[in-house]
Amino acid sequence: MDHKQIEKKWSQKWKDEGVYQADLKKPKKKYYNLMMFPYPSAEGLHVGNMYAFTGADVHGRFKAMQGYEVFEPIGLDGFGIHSENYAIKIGKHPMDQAKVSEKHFYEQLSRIGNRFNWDNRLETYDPEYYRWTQWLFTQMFNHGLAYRKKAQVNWCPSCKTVLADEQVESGLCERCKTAVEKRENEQWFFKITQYAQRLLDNIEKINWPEKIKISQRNWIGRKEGINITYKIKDSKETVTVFTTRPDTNFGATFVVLGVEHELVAELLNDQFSSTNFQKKQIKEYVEKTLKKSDIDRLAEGREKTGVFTGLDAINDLTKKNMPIFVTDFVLGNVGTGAVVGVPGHDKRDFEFAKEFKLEVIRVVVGADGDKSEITKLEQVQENEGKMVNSGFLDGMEIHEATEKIMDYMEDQGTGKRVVTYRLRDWCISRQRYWGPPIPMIYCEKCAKRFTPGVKKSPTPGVGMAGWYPEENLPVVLPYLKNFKPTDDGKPPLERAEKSWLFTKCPKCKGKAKRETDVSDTFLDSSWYFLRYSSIDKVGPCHANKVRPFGEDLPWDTDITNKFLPVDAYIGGAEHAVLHLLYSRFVWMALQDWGFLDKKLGIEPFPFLYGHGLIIKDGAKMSKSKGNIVNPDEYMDKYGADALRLYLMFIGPYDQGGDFKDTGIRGMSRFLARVEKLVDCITPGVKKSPTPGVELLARLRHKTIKRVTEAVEKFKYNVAIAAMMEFVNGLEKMGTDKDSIKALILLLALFTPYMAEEWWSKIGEEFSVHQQAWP
RNA sequence: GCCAGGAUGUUGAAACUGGUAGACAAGCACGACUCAAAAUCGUGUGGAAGGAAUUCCAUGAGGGUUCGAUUCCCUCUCCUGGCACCA
Repeated sequence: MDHKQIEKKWSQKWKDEGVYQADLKKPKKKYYNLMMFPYPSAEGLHVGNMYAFTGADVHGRFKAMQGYEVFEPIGLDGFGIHSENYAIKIGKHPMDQAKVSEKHFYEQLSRIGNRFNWDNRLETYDPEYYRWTQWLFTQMFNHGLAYRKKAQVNWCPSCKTVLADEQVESGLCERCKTAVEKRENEQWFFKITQYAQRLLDNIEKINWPEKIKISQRNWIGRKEGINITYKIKDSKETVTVFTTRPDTNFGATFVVLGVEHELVAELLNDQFSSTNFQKKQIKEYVEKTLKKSDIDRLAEGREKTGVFTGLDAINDLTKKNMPIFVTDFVLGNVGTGAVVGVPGHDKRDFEFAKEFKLEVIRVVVGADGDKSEITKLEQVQENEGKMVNSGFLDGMEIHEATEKIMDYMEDQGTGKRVVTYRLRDWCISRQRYWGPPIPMIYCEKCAKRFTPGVKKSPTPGVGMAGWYPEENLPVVLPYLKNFKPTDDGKPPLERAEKSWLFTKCPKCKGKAKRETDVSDTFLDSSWYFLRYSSIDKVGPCHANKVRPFGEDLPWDTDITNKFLPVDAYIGGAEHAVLHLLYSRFVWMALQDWGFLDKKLGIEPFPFLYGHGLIIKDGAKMSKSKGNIVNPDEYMDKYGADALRLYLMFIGPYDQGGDFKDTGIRGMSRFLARVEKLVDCITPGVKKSPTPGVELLARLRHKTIKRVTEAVEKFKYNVAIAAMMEFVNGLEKMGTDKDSIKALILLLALFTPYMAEEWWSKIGEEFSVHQQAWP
């Protein structure tokens, strides 16, 4: 039999007998072995996906042989821009294309030989799944974590969609590399910032790669500092700035506002006595800046521009006037949107001061001992040092001075210690077609009746004027003939049939309109691991109620309490700040609402393993580069086992590597040699020579030990090398049945098909998947 | 600019808490089998010198600790990834 027949025979048998189907009701020792599900376009899996899944499966098989009830589900993250764009490209409707893709993907996935729990698969575009994604949205709303606001958002003119901050890479769309523009739009947001501190604190308590933990810490970006409020000269108004370096405040000589700052709007509204000329200048500058995309700003480099407002802030420490400017280098959504300029000790401030001929005062002397006036950029001193020209702070180290001045400012009432985060709220809205409709209904009548302050809601956001969650889920995504996005950025669902677009208001029963945005794909994937173990075990849902614990949830509480959290989550490190942060947030929220038992632990993925990336010719595999390697042809030629073995042999699993197909023949050769050894002891076949039994046993035990240690550390390449040495030894010394049995069991992690075949060949009755680790 | 990770033969790589560097493969060369080729099997394979045993030099560069360093410490170079006008 050739490998194709063998693969067919065993995968059929595994499926028919459900041998890998975990007992979810009464697990002995459970092990939830999860791999990040693929985000497919119709081109199918590439070798990189196969690498990821194989490595994760080796881990699962190892745990299973150690006696765990391993649950290893798979599904498709099929909603989203990726699939939609592909459908547009090939001129098909995403809903039709999804069925084609699904079939192809599952075929490929079943070929690679993983011990998947096929009965528990899910697809995010299945209404049975996304009804619960929508439910999650309504719960966010009901608990005050979803809100809508007009916001400046990142707009990709090529994908014609809004992007989350996380999806913008230095001003470019992460998907198509087009320069991202800014647009004002009404958007739905989730208050992930409310969880910033917990998301940060819990990082210390999880077993994740240091690299990913650091990314998350940086992304959350906690900063301790102080908000300083300055009086504005000849006015009752004040301006508040955020700074982490109040120690240098004796050297503060100006204040800069971002263009979004409220003071700027007030200036233009004649609330100050600025001249008309100034107002005109400010207006022009603000308009010009708002039009600029991030990439324009980056292209301009550090060139500082701005406009004087005609106002002065008063530095309480020095009693000096600090002119207030509007500038584009201050970001509206960082800190208070206003910054105090200390040109001697901040490079940007120095550049700005030079441009506008503002005073530069040295207040810190650093390690180089330079006490002279600061006239060059290189002299700007941003590091450790001792205070000078700073009144009561003189002579102190900067850290001591920071504490002292903060105490002082709080005493004086001019400052207040604050903690800020870089993390922003999660923008959920997408003006696209291929996603779950956001299950909200807007009633104009109710909105008009709503008087702010009268109907006080327990949590902010709840009771937003006129908005109600849909009561009966799912809100099924209608089949739109023309689903394509347009340049005006209007959601495609605006073009849906009136019967879909308009519905009854849940409150006043009047005519109301549906939300036409769909949700971000990352919402689909933020909770899927909770769904797998409960597929087909839960009933319909109604969204507009906060349900008592355990009733009508997206999951079966019993099973979930037994199988969650995820014991090993295996995936690519590229999801370090997107998916992996959102999932943690959703888990925490669900626990806070009482939907998830506290005993499941504070994190969904206590252990995360980040595998490496398979590249081709030094570059990431991508359609645009045309360097996709399709695993099918290799599986056809050498068999799934040989490919699995080869991929795992390239290097340590966390390292990835460059795919070259020369090495794969070596794996075929190796498998053929094992086959020969197996034949030596197959009943009825020629007798093997009699080897030194003791010597063999020693070699065997050494090999088992080496393989075990290597597999535990995910060093699959070393494990395979050890098995190869073992085979070399057996060929030289001759072999016995115990050694062959051990070899097959070790190999079963990597070559599940051949292992089954050999196991039956040597006359063992039970199949390999039931055997214990040797 | 900041943070993290890395650099070992022709190539992928190995080396446990400091102890024979290069396991295991790939490639290449030669040989066996064959009319021939493929496949398979055998031998060799870091560099230099030598017929050989052997000797010297080699883990990005330089320095240090040590009886002994790929491994620990310092400086530098180059790659790879993340963040970036973040106050």
